Amino acid sequence: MITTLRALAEPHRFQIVELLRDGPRPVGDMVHRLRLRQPQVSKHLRVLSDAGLVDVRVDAQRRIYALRPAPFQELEVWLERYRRLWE
Amino acid sequence: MITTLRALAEPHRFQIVELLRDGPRPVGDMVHRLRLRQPQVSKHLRVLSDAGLVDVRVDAQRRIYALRPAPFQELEVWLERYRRLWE
DNA sequence: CACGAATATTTCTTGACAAGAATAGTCGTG
DNA sequence: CACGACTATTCTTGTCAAGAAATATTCGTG
Repeated sequence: MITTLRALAEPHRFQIVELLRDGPRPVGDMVHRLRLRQPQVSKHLRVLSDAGLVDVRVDAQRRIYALRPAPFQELEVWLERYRRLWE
Repeated sequence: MITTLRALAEPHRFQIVELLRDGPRPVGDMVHRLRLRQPQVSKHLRVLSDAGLVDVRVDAQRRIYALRPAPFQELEVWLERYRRLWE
């Protein structure tokens, strides 16, 4: 849980995750959409990958990144216990 | 959203939030439950307060902290957009 | 009104981490 | 098989945040 939160708490990584919500994307696509430099995007993707938030699929020279559902499900399960705060 | 995530991503603060899920508590209670030093707990509570995650109620020399529902609701709204990942 | 309990704030040090720049690895194509 | 496109890694540097220790603040009570 902490791992997931830490990974999401960085603004650029958050943006990457938001992008990937619309479907898998290659690195270069995110680079020019987010106007970041390629190495930073790769590094952030590494963090996201280590945290289990994304998966990679190799397609020739390109790497296609995609969100993994599991951590988001876990987040939701965790959040459910806080529902009683407003219900 | 980032503010909320950043606040939650620190392990001790996460523990504090988990404690407060069961209801409001004074600082001293958390200090000895979490086996932390009082100043750190106060500082973490400050961060949580600045992030809008908790509210304080003054009771004589004691300060009673409680979770605010809003940020958790926002988290849930945000998370809902990711449901399609596994449905 | 001095004292003690409860909590907050300040200062300092240290470690983690993100950005930048340079470089290295990988793969398809001519 | 050399080249270019695409991506990853390394190294360095600056910044920020967490912990420790000391101190300040607030409030009820004798």
